[in-house]
Amino acid sequence: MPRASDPFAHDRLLEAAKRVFAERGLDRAKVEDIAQQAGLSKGAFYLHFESKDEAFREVVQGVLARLAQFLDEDAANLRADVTPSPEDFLRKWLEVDVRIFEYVWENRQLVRLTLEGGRSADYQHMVDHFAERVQKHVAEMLRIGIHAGMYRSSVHIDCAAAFISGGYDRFARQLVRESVRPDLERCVTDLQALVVRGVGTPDVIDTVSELFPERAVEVRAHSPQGELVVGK
Amino acid sequence: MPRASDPFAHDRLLEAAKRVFAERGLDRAKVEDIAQQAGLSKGAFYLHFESKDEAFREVVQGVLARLAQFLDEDAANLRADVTPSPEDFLRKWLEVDVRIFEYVWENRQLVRLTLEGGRSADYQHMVDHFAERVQKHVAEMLRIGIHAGMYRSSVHIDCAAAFISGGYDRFARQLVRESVRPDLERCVTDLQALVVRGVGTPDVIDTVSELFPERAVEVRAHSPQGELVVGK
Amino acid sequence: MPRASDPFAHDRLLEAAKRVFAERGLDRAKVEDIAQQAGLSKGAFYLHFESKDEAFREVVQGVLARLAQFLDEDAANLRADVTPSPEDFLRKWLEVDVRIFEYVWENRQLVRLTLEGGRSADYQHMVDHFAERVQKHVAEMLRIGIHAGMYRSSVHIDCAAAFISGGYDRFARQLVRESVRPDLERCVTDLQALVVRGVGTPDVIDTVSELFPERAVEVRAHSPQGELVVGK
Amino acid sequence: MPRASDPFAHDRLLEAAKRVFAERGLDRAKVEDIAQQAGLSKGAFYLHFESKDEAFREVVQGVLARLAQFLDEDAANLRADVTPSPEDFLRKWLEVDVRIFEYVWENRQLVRLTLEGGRSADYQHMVDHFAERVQKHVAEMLRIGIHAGMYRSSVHIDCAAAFISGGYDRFARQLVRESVRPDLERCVTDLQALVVRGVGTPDVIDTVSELFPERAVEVRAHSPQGELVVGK
DNA sequence: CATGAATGAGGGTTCATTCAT
DNA sequence: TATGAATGAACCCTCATTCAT
Repeated sequence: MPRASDPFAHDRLLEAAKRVFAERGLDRAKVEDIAQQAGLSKGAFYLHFESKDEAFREVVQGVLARLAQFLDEDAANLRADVTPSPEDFLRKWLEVDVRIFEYVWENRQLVRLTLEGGRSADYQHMVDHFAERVQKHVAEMLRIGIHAGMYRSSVHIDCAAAFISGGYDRFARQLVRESVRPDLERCVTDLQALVVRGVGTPDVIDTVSELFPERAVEVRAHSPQGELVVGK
Repeated sequence: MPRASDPFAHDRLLEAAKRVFAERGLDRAKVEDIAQQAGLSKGAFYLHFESKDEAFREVVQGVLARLAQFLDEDAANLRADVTPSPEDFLRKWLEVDVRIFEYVWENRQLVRLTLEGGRSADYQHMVDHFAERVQKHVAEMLRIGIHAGMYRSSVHIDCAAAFISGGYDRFARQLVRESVRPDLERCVTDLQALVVRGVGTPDVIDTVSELFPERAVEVRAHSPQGELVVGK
Repeated sequence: MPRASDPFAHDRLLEAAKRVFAERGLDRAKVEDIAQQAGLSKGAFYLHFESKDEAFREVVQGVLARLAQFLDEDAANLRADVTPSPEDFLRKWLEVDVRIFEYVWENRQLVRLTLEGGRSADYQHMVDHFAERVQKHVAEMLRIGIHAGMYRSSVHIDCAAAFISGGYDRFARQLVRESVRPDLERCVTDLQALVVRGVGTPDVIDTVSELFPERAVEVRAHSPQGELVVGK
Repeated sequence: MPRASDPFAHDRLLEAAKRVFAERGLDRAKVEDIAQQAGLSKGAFYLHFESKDEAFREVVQGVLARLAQFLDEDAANLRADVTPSPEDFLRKWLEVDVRIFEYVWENRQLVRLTLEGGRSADYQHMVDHFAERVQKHVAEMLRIGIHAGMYRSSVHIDCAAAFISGGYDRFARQLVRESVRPDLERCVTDLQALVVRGVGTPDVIDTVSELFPERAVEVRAHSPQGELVVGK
């Protein structure tokens, strides 16, 4: 028995797909279950998606696109004010990061699915591709920082970008597995401090150290960890 | 064409299962492939294993059992010498850890499969259960350390155990994804230093600081990372 | 978005159905494609046809009805002039046949579909039924010819009718597969000559042989046949 | 419940596939039905065939391969005796043809399926390919005949080959639709006579005309059957 | 013990048909 | 009338598991 046309069918299917994929992974997710959770029939699923794989891609790419959008906004911010004061620079950066990780936290099931490649064999490349994307963004950010005189010009951009993006990646991977919400602003501030102390000029570090004062001596300490990070 | 009885059939099947599961995850692994890689038939597989799931459990529990065994050996060590000198204590601990992480490195495909729950939906509990096991071990270790006067009695055992076991867990998860072997001894020493400085008495820290001298300033530096760990 | 009522919807759907059925056969034709080619929706299709099968029957029976109509006209012609001169008789016959095979040629995709039973399993009976119809018509024609003294009274009507109708059937089956239009009048004249020589009285054969004189030798020559073959 | 190993399973499946495909065409044939008719399960079908399509190809190519084999034998015959007497030449040819069309008759359901492209859209090319094969064979045969002085050297080989192979094709298409067995030897003799009279030198025609003498008068008599049959 | 053909439940996908709008 | 989203039966194919040999 057919049902009335439903303008939200696609959304409902997508939401159901998110839930089912997040819970069971690509392979164990059944189209039947997705459809049923959306209150529709299996056939209806195929009105809205080419295939189970395509729905999966849509779900995962939705996540990646949202994350990429945050990066774009960040880049736009940086470009809009080419010589920001260090304080402004850090504040904006912090805002973006908090928003990103709030999104990650709110959608942790889905982001976790994404970061784990759908718990299947075929989609790791999506994650890898996004990781590259992040690394390029970080490199760009570093270039801007150097150009603005905030970062040391001796910084090896590619190496530092790998390190920094790897650090954020790992933070995200951990976050999606948490069951209680960490203090994101503080965590992100820590990450930021790490980066700033790692690549900032002494002047800038002096200028901004009050923003994260108790971390003053920590930065260099991290290098042993850092090796592993970079290795990743 | 039956083969001659093969006393190693079980082992060969298990090794093949490890490879296939590690490569494809539980769901995408085919019994056929496992049997073939073992040079046996599907039928033979079922002579040695109840089911694919059971083989998977055996593989994963083999890993977990091996890891647990390291912990048991560690515990036995600690109990054998209830009041070791701090140096001995640290040395033994280091040895155990190096052996553990060497095992993890050597079997990283398999350990990774395990830590990722078989890339399937149904076996996360095994990993969670093992994590509890580790945490209890760490707690026990802390108790011993406090009792021996090496750790501050003000340490909140459960909290610190969560932090420490989480730290090791994360280190392992990262290690299994590396493609070049990190300097395990150094990494483990870092972790140890972190723990000792975190929970040790000032006396002990003074006594042992020469064992990881260049880390002298690092300890506090790690806390930002640490916080995240605890959040886990 | 309903469209304005379309008085030609049925026709458009039928034409689309002809195209789609002719191209893909009954089984592989999709109602969706038919509707789309008609510029209508699937729903509209079901306003005009009970089912896909029914549309198929309508298409095929349209062809068969058209062909039957030719036969009826022929019969009417024959009855209108019960004692025609042999020349008139042959001329009218030829005209009918040319019209028939021109129709067959013009609609060869459709006629081919029909003769091939829709490239499906369930509609051979339609074709068989029509073949019977043709055979009866030929028998009737033979009876008239015999009654008019043009055909030998010794002709075994049923046998000859089977033969003749079979011959035309086969000619049609070949024609619908040609890609260049053969000289239909000539082909049909050949068929006619064949029949006339087969069943005609010596007198009539003498009388009309000038209507297809060159066939006398050509039959053996193979050229008339040849054209069709070569066309293939 | 599994059954005992059956060494004839493949054959039984293939025979069942022949029956089911012949009866219902590729599209309407169900793997389930094939398996059931072979007394096996659906799964067993896939132990022996990649897919339904592949089984269909095997069936059809079996037919085409058998037919091609007849042609090869014929060619071998011709090559073995490069200057046969016309009588021998015709006799051998006749023998081959009779065997071919006996095969066609015995397997008419299957051959019909084949000639009709599986009553599906995708396999016409197989038939077309085989038709080319036949035409080349005929051309080769003509070359030998001309070389042996039996056929007029003015014969346009390609054109005649098209004609002759088309004639045989049409005869086959008709044969597979008959319900009572025609006198194959006679039919084939008719075809042969047609060809010989079409392309033979006057000498040869004189020499061999006694091999099919009664055709001389039959043409006009009831030859219409014959001619059409042959022509087809 | 070992084999591997056989089984059959399971799930992805298609598409004729329905019906609320 | 017209629409097209929705339905659900069908059917292809996979693969874990069984069992006669």
